[in-house]
Amino acid sequence: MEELVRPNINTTPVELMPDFQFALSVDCVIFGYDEGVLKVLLIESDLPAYKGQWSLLGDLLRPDEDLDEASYRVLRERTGLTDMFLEQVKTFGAVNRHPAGRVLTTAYLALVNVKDYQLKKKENALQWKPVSEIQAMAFDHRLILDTSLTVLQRKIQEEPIIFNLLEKKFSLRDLQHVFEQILGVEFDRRNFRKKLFTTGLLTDENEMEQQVRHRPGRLYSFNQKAYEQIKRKTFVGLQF
Amino acid sequence: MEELVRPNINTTPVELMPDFQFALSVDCVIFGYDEGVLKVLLIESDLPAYKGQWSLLGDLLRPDEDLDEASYRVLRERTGLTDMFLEQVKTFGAVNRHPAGRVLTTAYLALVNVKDYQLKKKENALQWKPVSEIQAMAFDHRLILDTSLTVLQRKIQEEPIIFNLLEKKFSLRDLQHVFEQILGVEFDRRNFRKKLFTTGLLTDENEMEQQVRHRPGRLYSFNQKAYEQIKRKTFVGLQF
DNA sequence: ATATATAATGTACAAAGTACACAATTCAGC
DNA sequence: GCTGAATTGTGTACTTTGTACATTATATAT
Repeated sequence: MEELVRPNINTTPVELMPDFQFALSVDCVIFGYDEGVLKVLLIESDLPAYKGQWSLLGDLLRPDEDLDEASYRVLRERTGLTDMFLEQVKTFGAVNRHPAGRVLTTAYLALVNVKDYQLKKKENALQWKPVSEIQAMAFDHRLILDTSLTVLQRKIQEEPIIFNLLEKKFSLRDLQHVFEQILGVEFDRRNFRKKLFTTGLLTDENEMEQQVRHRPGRLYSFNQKAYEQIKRKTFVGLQF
Repeated sequence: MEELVRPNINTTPVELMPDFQFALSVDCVIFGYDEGVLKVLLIESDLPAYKGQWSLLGDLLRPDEDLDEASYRVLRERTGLTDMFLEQVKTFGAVNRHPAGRVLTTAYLALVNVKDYQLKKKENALQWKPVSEIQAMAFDHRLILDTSLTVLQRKIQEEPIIFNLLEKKFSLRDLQHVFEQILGVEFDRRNFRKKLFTTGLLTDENEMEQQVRHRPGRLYSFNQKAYEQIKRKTFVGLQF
């Protein structure tokens, strides 16, 4: 227990370690839902160690920006989008995770509407890859992706963030299908409708789907205001 | 969109920025439950900027250790405990969060049994402070504490981690009271018992409380094996 | 012996989740 | 304009879970 007298970074002045050079980056796990499939936006790596492998979109943290800002900047620079769901997932800090030296990275989870993105100019090296088809990735990015996917699975059950993946107006079939894609389960269509309607979070847009080769469904939108009301009554219950 | 051609940290070699010196620390939010009150282990700051204010226990990340290891080391050095619930919460990276310069910190949430801790040698500057009585804190530690408490509130409803705050054998009254302290709600005692029994996670130890000035209650322990069985059947449901 | 504090238990009702079938609408192809 | 294919839209019976609530029993302190 002799270590109990060690100085604490929070109680004594920080001694910087000039010989200990490390870097901090952000990496964005950008999910999109496209043609019935959950995809993630990846870039092909040019680093010799990972030539041809897929990696997440990231960049080094800059001296004058908040960590959250850095992730927002990467999103904006890469997709042209400026208003998306973006939330920190976790920081990955294994000693040997990057070949260039000690580089820690903070992963961010982003949900975007692929249709919005497709209107922008594309880079060839960027691709929307179906999550289910991704094999090996560069660095520890497979671990980061898996972790982020697990977080996504949890969060879509707790908060209505899934609407960020859809267009403003969507059919109940689309909504159910995104849930099923991400969670890997199937819901009964009738019970799903009942459940969603009773949440009171859907606004009936009084419009129908276009250009489908079957009876068109009604279109709905997410009612943000209704959610603001509901979420104040914090739900408490044990569910393990 | 000219920025689309910027090099990516994951696709081109990292250019270290020698003039950009920053530090990374870990800070531990160590929760304990003592005499019916939720407490957190804090240390008084000696830094001029925060003289006399309370701060979390932290330290700088070392060159040769994983980020998770650093948090574990802080816990061990400060409490003498080596086997506790410890999980990363979030990284805080606002530009001006630390007066010594650019210091980012990764917060970890720890749950310990205060009784175990009390057997160890104490430092005077360390104190278990009731969470409800904490006012201002040094740095952005109040934000970190609040964030960690919110995460704790969510997690105890989703996973049976609350047992880490109790002794191996506990009464249902203690268990209910910890829940109520952390969540800030009250449960009906009979319904609480029913709910907990039906989870199948409690082992009846066939012992009674000692030295209470009322009818003693039975003691139970957390059945880890039963939980391993249950948790494979991943629960899926929408609850927003 | 009595007061105090809390343990232990069960039932009726309400709410939410689950399983399940049939008629209606649109388009495509003939 | 008829038919088939695909999918929408709806309702009910049953099961499970959650909630509200009162009485007797057992230990300690005095």
